[in-house]
Amino acid sequence: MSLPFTALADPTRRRILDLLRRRPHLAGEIGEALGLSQPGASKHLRVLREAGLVRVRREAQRRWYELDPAPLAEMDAWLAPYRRTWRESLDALERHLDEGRGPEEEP
Amino acid sequence: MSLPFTALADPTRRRILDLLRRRPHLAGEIGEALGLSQPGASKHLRVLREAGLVRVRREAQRRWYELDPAPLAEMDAWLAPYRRTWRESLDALERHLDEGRGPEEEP
DNA sequence: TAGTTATATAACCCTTCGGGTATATTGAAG
DNA sequence: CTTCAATATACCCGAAGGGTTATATAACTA
Repeated sequence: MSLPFTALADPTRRRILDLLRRRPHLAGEIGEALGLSQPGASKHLRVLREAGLVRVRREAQRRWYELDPAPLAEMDAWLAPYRRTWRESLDALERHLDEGRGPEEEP
Repeated sequence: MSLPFTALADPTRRRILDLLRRRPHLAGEIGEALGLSQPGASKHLRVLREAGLVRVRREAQRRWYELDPAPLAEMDAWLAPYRRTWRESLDALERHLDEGRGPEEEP
């Protein structure tokens, strides 16, 4: 359960997922799109693979990487009980706004 | 935007948030509940503070830590566009199941 | 077969991280 | 003012993380 969280801790890997959300990409495309060295891209992709966040399809020497959203669904499940919490915060904010003026910038 | 992701990469810190989701806790309570040394707990709490995930209220020498869910809402926003993706996967799975038998354990 | 393309792995550096112990800080209590 | 309580910070350690260069692997191409 922990691997997806650690994989997403790195911003470059989140950008990779953002790419893969649109369509599958070749390993090389990803590296180029993000300005990474070839081994750099390869290592990030390995981390994402081991976290189950991407799948690979081989085509000759090429590797097509595509998103596997299952671990993201798990993370969403972890977040779920907190959703109540911030909804309550938003509701409180709205109530406060309804009372006349915003919560900041009091004279 | 990145700090909450890195803060949540550590399982101990996720457990701390799970505690704070129920009610505010004293720093000492958190350490004891998770079997941490006192400085260990303090350092994790600092990371959560700097990520904006917790707020502190001072009461004499005590420190009450409470959840601030705002950064979690940001993470949820990051996840949102992926939600479509895994819904599609689930739909595909359901369609497959409807076709007769499950997707695994074919003879 | 030799050469080229696409990707992965190995080896190395340097920084960060999580954990622990020792010490500083702050407020309360006597 | 000294002592105690609760928490934070400093420092040290070994492990892990991300980046780089060099090398290995695998498949197509001439």
